[in-house]
Amino acid sequence: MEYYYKTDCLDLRQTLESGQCFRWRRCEDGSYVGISGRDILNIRQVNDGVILTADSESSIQRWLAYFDCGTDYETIIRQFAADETLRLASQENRGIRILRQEPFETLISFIISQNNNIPRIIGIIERLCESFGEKISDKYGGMWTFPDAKTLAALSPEELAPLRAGFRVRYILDAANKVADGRVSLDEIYDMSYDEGKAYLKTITGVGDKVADCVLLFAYHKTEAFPSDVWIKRVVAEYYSDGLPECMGDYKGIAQQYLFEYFRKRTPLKQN
DNA sequence: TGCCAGGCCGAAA
DNA sequence: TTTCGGCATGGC
Repeated sequence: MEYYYKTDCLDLRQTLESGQCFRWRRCEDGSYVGISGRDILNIRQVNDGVILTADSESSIQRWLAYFDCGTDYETIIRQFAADETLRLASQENRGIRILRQEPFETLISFIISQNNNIPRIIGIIERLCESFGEKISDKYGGMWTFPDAKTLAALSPEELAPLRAGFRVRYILDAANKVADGRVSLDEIYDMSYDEGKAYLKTITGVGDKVADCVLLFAYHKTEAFPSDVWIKRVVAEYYSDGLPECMGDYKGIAQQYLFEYFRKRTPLKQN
């Protein structure tokens, strides 16, 4: 079924190719195909919004939550005009949204991302899903679920070797084992503060400040108390100190998202 | 060939 | 507490 979502604050390229997610593919017709849990979505941009195509009404609802459609971006961006930094940020990338991704997939994905580049990150995750996930559709060249923690925890380093993830295999297995046996409950993080969630995630080998921050932002919408000296803040500072340098490349989107989320929480919505 | 990538670990100082 | 070498792999 199709669902039309009207908004001028959701740009698919800006959002899905910004580096916060790794499993979306652009089709020849310009639409995007993605999977989250067992839900498959085709989404395409239209003049004043997007059109979602999924199997069921319940799936559509889950995708709307994934795209953070419960947040009034139009109003927030309008309010950003009062702040020069925010005005610039929202002017340049007003279509960026911070997705609400599945925590385990986000955790493993950003463990894989460390000391790595985006094309290779995507390749490793693709091999992970095709090797150990479940194929739930033949469409779009095949769609595989992201393997769950128990499945990954049962694997040996040798079995994960074909992923060519290198030293990160040890980290993937530690995360999978801790989630599978309950030493880490990803559900509990929803109720934690940023600081609690960060300390909790860092009990996993291979999760440091940066990986924890990405998981907390892209799965839980939790940001740190401003300011911080982790890498992403340095990016934001550089990004906005002397205009908007082109050289920031892939960092631009993530910096934008981070700043956006931070100020969104500080800017109370006006009551009608 | 050498360097680097969306870090982190662990040992040494 | 801070610093720094090492780490798998692949693209440039």
